[in-house]
Amino acid sequence: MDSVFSDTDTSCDLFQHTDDEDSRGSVRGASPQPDQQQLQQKKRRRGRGRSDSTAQVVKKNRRLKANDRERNRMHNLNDALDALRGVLPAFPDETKLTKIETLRFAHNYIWALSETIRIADLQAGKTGDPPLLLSPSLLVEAPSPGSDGCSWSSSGSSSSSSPAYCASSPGSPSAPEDYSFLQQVPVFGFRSFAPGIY
DNA sequence: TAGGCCATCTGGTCCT
DNA sequence: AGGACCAGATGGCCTA
Repeated sequence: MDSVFSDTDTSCDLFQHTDDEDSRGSVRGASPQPDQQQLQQKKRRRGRGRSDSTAQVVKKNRRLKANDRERNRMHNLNDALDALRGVLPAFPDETKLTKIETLRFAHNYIWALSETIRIADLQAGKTGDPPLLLSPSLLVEAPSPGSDGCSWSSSGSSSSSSPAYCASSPGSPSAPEDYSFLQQVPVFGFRSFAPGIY
């Protein structure tokens, strides 16, 4: 479960990439780099005899290696972002969340889950039931705050600074059909409330 | 066409 | 010394 994010540390093996990463990096067109490199190499070869000193070659090789590492690092970051998108509620008709939207929506979503637990905690305290503890397992066990699955907002809450939107009874993030409540929010569309938290 | 998003390159800085 | 991380720059693609 949480292993999705526990392994997203830098240089982890979970999202290891091979050296032929370039073929994948140019999803959006991009990457005129190989051609430029070839042109530069041609220029150097054509230029006066031994223009490249050994130090320059070493320096260039270091740069190329650093570029490769940086590329892989960013790919790892994007993979982690994709993993995050994977556990967030998604709807078929929605286009892929941008990076910033993903982060902001995740922030909101975590906040919403926390609120759900907190409210469930309060209700349990009123009824005399044993209080629920804030633990990851409760994300599965937390009862729906309302019968419609969308009965709360942050307006009545105390210290919350996040916007009022609904995200109750999350269940397992791996079941997108459980997130229909997000579509029931009248004002905030699924995508519209993701960027606007700051 | 402007603006948003993205991938990549690059040089600097910090850490091991 | 080499790798990781970061931020700025650049250029391509897409959409309103």
